[in-house]
Amino acid sequence: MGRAPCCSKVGLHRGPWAAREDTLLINYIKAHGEGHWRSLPKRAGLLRCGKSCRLRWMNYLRPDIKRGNITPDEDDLIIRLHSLLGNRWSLIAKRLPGRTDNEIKNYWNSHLGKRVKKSETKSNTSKKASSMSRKAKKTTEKEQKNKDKKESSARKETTTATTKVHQPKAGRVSPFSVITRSSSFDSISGSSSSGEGSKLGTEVLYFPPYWAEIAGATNYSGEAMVCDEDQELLYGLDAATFLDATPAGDCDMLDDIFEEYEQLLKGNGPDSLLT
DNA sequence: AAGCCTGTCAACCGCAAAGTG
DNA sequence: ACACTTTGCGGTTGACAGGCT
Repeated sequence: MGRAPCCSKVGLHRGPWAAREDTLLINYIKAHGEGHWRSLPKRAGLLRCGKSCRLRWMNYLRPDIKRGNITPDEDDLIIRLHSLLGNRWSLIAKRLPGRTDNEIKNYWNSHLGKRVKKSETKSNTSKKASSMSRKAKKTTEKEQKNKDKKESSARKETTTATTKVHQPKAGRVSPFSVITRSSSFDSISGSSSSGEGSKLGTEVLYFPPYWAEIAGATNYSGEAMVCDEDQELLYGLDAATFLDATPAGDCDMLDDIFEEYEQLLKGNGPDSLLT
């Protein structure tokens, strides 16, 4: 069972959030804004650790969260971005408005990962697999799972910087790229808990104003940031930063961005991102 | 019908970067 | 420059629902 708690959590609630806790958290953030997660639970009257509050807010309570029903477009984009970025879920999530890294990660692990793996191995093992009984298949899958686990932990120990782009690594992205989605509740209505904890009654899609600002080729301080003449600037950025710096939203635009980015990754010469 | 197995997903964890004094 | 705190990240766990034997 689980690991030891990271901090003293004696007397604190754990596990699924109750509707009342959600309400307390929402009301507090509505009144005081995000941040100061460590002290937030105490001030909000919650018996939770700050980390837990932050996670709950970021992944489920935020007003701009879009949950469930991942569209084929999003599906496709996730696969493509994953092929470029690896398990950098937060970066992938930033390309999908309203989606969270946790949701994408779960979706990948339960749907896409398998699908991708399947299609990769289909050509190699289709004959073998088709002749297997269901039971045998299950056993094999289980063994494969264990094998994967072992391999991944072994990889953990031995991996170095050989694969730069695909190497998953927990860490923040560059400051200029940070897009906080907290914004405000000002333009929201009806974003209240529907009495069933995580399931908010209405699906609220909220695009903060700064997205439009970014889409208009400006950065946070309003300075011109990305334009044709400034490609040099983009080419100097690393892969993650490039994606981070470009707006999410429109599908065609995303495709363009993706292709451009792909070219960057494949590119040769001093500017190549893989060198 | 009952028990087992598997898939899904919310929540937890430790780690590391960024921020602060 | 350093130590400490805060925040954000990806990996992992465990409860639960539903399907299968």
